[in-house]
Amino acid sequence: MPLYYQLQAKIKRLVEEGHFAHGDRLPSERQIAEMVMVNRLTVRQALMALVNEGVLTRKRGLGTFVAPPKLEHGLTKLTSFTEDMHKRGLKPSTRVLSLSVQSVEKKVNLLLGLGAHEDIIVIERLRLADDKPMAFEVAHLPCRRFPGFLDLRVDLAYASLYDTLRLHYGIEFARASETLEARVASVREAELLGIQVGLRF
Amino acid sequence: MPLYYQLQAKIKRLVEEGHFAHGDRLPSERQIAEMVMVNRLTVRQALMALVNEGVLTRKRGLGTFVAPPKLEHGLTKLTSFTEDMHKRGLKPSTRVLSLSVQSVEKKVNLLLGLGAHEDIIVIERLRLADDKPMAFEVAHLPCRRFPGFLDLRVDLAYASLYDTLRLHYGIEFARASETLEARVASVREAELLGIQVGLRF
DNA sequence: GAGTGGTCTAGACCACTAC
DNA sequence: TAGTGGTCTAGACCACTCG
Repeated sequence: MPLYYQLQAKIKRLVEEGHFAHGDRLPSERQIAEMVMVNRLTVRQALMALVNEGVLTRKRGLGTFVAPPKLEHGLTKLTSFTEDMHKRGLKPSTRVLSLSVQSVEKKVNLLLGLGAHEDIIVIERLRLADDKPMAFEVAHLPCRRFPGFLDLRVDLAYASLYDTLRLHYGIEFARASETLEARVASVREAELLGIQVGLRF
Repeated sequence: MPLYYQLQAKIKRLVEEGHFAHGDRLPSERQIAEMVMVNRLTVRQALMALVNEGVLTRKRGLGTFVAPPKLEHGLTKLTSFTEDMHKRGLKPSTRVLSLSVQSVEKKVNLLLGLGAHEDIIVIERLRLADDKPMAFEVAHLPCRRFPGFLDLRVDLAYASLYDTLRLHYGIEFARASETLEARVASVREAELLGIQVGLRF
């Protein structure tokens, strides 16, 4: 087993076990080389591999740092975006793009088990982590179930939607059905998320 | 501009301009180093970067080779899988998994503009490039439109489906509507294509 | 056995960042 | 000015593939 690979695995384990917090600076290449009694290039090879893996980042003149943990969604627990990001050590924020009442939109109404002609509240929010756009959310609420929702004048940029529903309407979430959809980004979505429109091959 | 980067760009250009065919062997690291009058490690750095880009591949004891061109689908022209692969210098082959007549399958019938109770020929084929599974195709043909299709006993592992329809039924393809779908692989599809079932995070 | 890529060493200079 | 990562050199031994 190559030296650089052993070193790579060792450092990775240290990071994953939490010996370094996200953003922490590692010892310099030269220091590590001296500590482990190997050549600097060998250390470098290990560090480079971890940079490629996304475990570390490095900046010339500054040092090598533990990268923020990758974004993963467990698909098992029902957590709010805000909780999620906090757990990852990222600063979550929200931009409310629109908050409106719309009349019948058939498909959504069917999904919510409503009649054909009911009104719904549509909330469009852009979710950010450390000010980088992460997700574009659209929430649909039946007006009938949440009377006076708009009059509450809750600022959904700061208040949790889950919390608001619980506080004002006594809603407790027991189950949730999450839907994942992989599709091509529309122009608007791409602009919001800062990604590329369409298919990448 | 770093030496290794200049070298990397130079080699990449040579490959892209067709000075090397796909599969060709490049000069060895030591040879290149001598030719360009730089250290072997510098050459190595350039080659490694190109391997990461997918331009080259390398095998210990053998040498460095031009990688097969990346698979891209233009989404513009109507070409058969066989033509596609030939153009890429890959050896296309086909394995016919099943060839059957099935009765009403509603959704497909609707797509083909058929009545509710018509029979269809279902052809399932696994497409390979250089013996590596590339695609899983299911073709549906209305029996009414192609009478005696099964009696033709055409071996679709070797004959083009497009050609067969043209030859025996005088069909000329003018337009096609291609549907791309991104979704999670089923167990069966995953086995056929040699990929992982389900979502990867 | 000859040639290939894979690993490793000991040393050097550079560009960049902080203090 | 001191320390960092980024680049480069000249050499060495290894594991692997081929004829």
